[in-house]
Amino acid sequence: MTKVALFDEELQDMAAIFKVLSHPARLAILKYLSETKVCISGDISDKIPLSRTSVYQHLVELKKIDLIRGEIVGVKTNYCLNVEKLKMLKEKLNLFLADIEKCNNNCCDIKNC
Amino acid sequence: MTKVALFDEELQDMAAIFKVLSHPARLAILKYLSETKVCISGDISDKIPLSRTSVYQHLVELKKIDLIRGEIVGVKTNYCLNVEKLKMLKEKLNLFLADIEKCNNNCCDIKNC
DNA sequence: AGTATATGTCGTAAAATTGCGACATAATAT
DNA sequence: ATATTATGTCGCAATTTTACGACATATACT
Repeated sequence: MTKVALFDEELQDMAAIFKVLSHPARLAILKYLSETKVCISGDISDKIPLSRTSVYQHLVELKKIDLIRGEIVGVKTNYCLNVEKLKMLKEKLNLFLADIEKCNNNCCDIKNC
Repeated sequence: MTKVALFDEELQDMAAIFKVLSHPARLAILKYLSETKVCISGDISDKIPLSRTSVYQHLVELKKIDLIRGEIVGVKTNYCLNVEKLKMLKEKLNLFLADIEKCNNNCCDIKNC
């Protein structure tokens, strides 16, 4: 039923990135990983108001676009940010939004149009 | 069932912005509005592979966060970007992501961690 | 070997999003 | 006044997302 596939790949691509970032739990995970000095394993679940399973699913979403990585160490898994990827995404979003910003509309009486 | 409300307001806020940007139709609308010299009304529907009603719903989403505005002129409505708002959002996203970028993790053997 | 702990996988219910047709409204044209 | 055109509103079906419990697996510990 979704018609997402009918749009330009660029738009699909950008939208997919925004989508991963569109849930507070995933943002909370990113923030937590950026704040802990060490790449803490799944006790992320303790820091977030969701069950372990739910947190795990969000981790999977973040891993899908390589925003985080997990290194298995014994029984535990150390998750950590892929800062390089994060920077790349930020740049990508910036370029995209900057491009839209170059608006030369002029018909509305709205101040900033 | 959603537990979104349990997260920090800042995170909810950021996630909500990302969510609006997480559908290619909405990005296509923004792009189209930025490209047309004039703020074209609802014939946006012709430029997008969705029914008029569906496009309208996406317009509503964009209006909710004041990213676009509609000026009624007779029977028509001229939609246009709120460039000022777009710039503000971009800045906001940037600050948020930049903050996360300041990662000082050091446990993983992953290069960019 | 047997147990405990940490992850990962699956199925499923609840909720939200997407997409659209049918109808309502409101301004213009004849 | 009536017809036309452009928007806006509602309700509904299909799909996707969210959230979690139950079970599987795999490593360490005694």
